[in-house]
Amino acid sequence: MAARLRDWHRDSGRHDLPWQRQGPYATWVSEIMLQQTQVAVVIPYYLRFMESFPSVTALAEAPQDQVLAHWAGLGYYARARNLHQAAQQIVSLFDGEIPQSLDSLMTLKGIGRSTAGAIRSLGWGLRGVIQDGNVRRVLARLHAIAGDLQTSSQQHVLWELAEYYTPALGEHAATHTQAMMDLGATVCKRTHPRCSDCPFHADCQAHQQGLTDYLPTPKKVKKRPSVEWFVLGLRDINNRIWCYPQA
DNA sequence: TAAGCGTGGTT
DNA sequence: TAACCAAGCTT
Repeated sequence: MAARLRDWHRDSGRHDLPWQRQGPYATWVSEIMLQQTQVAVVIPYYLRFMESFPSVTALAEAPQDQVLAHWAGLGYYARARNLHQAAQQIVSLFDGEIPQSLDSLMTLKGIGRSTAGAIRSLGWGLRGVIQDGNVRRVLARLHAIAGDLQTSSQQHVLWELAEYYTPALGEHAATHTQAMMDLGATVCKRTHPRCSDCPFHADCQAHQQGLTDYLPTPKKVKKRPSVEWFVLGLRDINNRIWCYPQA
């Protein structure tokens, strides 16, 4: 599976985003900005930020209001405060070098399991596992998993699947991580997925069962006065059946 | 465990 | 056009 994904990525992946192949600092800054924020929105903010704060040290030494000024309009401003604090953590506790271990990365403000995995793989070229919206959607469809993907039981399974599909070789780390996100962003899209272009369409449970339009299931079902409920027999990881409203 | 965080894009 | 969502994390 991983080898097929790499072949797809070589020909059809995104290779020209400004934070790619620029080292762990660029990966870190971009990953924080990209949390719950779309790529096209981030790009101009990212370019201005890196121009003003080109290194961990430069960021750590900058006054906080200057850092926040670069974030104005991006939203989730705690990300900027945490990013600034984490840069100071790196200077004081890690000799100014972004750490490589998952545990060390996760001690830094604003870095959780997924961002730590992204920094390991995309930034350092080490094996790292991520779990963003793209990966969740790809895995939920591949294994036909219905229900709220954020609950702990579903998260547990999704992380195990993400671990399973991630190759052991660090040599392929960055490519695999980028490829999973690119597949979700450009092929396995929430609406109108391009299944015929997907390297996994023959293995995908959702595609095989004609469920791509119903997976992943929406967080909340839109409230409408009268809904004809149509049971599709979608099941979550606990084998609970989920229904979907038909218009 | 669930709520809160922000703005902008898409359906 | 209101709902839903976007490279999640913290408390």
